[in-house]
Amino acid sequence: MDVTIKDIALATGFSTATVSRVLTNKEGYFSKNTAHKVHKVAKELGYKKNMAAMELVTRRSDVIAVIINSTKTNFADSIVAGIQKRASELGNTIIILYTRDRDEVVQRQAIITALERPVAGILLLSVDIAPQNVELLKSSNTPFYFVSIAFRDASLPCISSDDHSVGYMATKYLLDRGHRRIGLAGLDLNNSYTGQLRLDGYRSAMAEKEIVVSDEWIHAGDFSHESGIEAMQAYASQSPLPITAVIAGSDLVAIGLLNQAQKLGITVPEQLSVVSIDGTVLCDYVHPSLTSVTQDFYHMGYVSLGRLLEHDHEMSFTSSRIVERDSVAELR
Amino acid sequence: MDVTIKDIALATGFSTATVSRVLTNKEGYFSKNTAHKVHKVAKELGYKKNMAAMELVTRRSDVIAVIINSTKTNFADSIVAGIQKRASELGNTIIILYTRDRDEVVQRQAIITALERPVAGILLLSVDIAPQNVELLKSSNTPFYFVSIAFRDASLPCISSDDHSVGYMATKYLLDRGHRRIGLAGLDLNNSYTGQLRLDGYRSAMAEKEIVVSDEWIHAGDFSHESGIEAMQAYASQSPLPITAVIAGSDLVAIGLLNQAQKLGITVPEQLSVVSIDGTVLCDYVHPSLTSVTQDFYHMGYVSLGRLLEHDHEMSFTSSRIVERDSVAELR
DNA sequence: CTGAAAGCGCTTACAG
DNA sequence: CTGAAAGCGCTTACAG
Repeated sequence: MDVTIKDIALATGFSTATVSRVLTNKEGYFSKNTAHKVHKVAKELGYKKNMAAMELVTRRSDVIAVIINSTKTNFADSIVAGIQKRASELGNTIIILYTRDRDEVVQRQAIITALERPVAGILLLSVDIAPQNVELLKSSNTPFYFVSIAFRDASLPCISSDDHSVGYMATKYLLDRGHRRIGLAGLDLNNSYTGQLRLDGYRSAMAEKEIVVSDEWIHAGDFSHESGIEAMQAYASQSPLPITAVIAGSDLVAIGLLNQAQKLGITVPEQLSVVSIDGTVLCDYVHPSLTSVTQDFYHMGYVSLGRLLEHDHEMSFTSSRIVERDSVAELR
Repeated sequence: MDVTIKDIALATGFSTATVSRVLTNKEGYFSKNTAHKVHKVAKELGYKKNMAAMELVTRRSDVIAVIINSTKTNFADSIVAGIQKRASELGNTIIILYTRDRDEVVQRQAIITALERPVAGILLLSVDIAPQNVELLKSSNTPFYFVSIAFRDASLPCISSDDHSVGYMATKYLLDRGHRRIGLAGLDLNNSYTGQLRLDGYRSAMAEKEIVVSDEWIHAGDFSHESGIEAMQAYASQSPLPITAVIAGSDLVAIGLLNQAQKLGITVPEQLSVVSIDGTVLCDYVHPSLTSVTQDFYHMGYVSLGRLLEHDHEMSFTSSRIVERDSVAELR
């Protein structure tokens, strides 16, 4: 029922070859006049290209597969928005697939689904990939690129924030404002390289001031709101508080800290300063608004697509910066 | 380079026809033994189906195109998560395309991109579609279904909350707690049928109590945080406040109201009660937490995919309910 | 600048 | 239960 190039060929008197050349804009292979006629008839007939046929013969497409780790984060949107923006500029279509951390089978399934079509490339958002699946990816000859995650294995191309620097910046910011007993809450320290790097950054900054970090200052978690609540409960179990400031592993953690502090009658920033990591729009929505190390997620997504398509195998960082809001007090 | 069914045919000694039948599981067309051999070799060779070829010949696929209105909302995620969940149960892959409200050209572009492949169906999230594009959709013979939006034109299949009821419920809830001067803030009343319906629901509930609604109680907007701020500024320009309670057109509006009230020294809920519409996770994150008419976005997404695939052309509603939190005071 | 023809990898009546 | 063959809609060397 659908209109094909054969119909256009028939209607114009040209061969399908010529019609195809015009429609794919193979410069130099047709006259202006031919092109004009073909386009006119194509429009009249309501022609739509059959992508399946095109992908079959060219073995390539403009489809980008984006595999997203569906573990609760609130910044994946921004990254996807950035990817989407770049994709629309470049004429790419996006397929989205979801997977879960540490679930090798679901990960593999998502990758295979992506590879079943001739995708132009695969972007993996915050996907902490299993080693076997790295092999699958590498053997596919399809370009891939990790976004918002970094790996010890430097052969994996990725773009993320410099998480060591993120941890360092947050800590330094608080040190500069007179804080010495600084907590760190809600980071995943078991499974997450990101968490490790931020912790290292924190330790570096503390070491520069020759501060001995007490174990009770650090409460690991999983970057969730819940982790923030738990950490605050733990801190508040001592009176007075063991810390004067705390760095939250994510905005959600920061909000958990805030809500629990509120519940316990601890005032922020008067009794406890909070610096959040991420800096999503949530920081402006809560009270007090959260001073944060803000990551540039949108840009991360925007840039990643270009890198992927240029077969750039470098590992690279997007910048992050302190955005001052109302959750930090200066200690005199 | 990729393994094809021809390779499997060669390796097993069967024809490509038989291999194809096994791989597509055409029951009754092959013996158990044949199936076993084929599957074994397919696995050994690392065979991946070429979807482009399959889509070309069958003229169908398991791809669902989801077209999302990228206007700032914070609930599209939940809907997509629901769709995604159902899609993974049903074996569908999702393509995501973005468009904008009232931009007929971008809308059309997204629809055409979807129709360039033999998609199983098209889901349109909060897309207020232009009439010409409705024609395009209808003439495509591809099933489509609108999600989280309803239309005056009852011929458009859709699933959403019952927005008249949403407006009514929110108002009734406040009336039951003794409020009479009730504001309505941040709804889009010019372009949005949803906004109109909620306003009608509000008016119905007020009329039941024979309350004459004052114009100054209603501040239209565009469902954004900014709209909430503006509305609160307008209310606070009178002293005392003209209202004792306000219904926010969305969670973002509610948060805008909250933040601006805080800034102006108006306490919630003591001086002003707030009921939010949407009930996303944000309601728990802010202080005071927001009592809301909570929509079931996840379920909306989950259900929509089934409806789409069953060619259900009914217009239907998902339920919404009041979730009580801390932003409403009872008036004695 | 244009056309005839082969072929991409698969599915499916048709025949046995 | 299986195979030979046609065909899905397009692109692209090859030849002119």
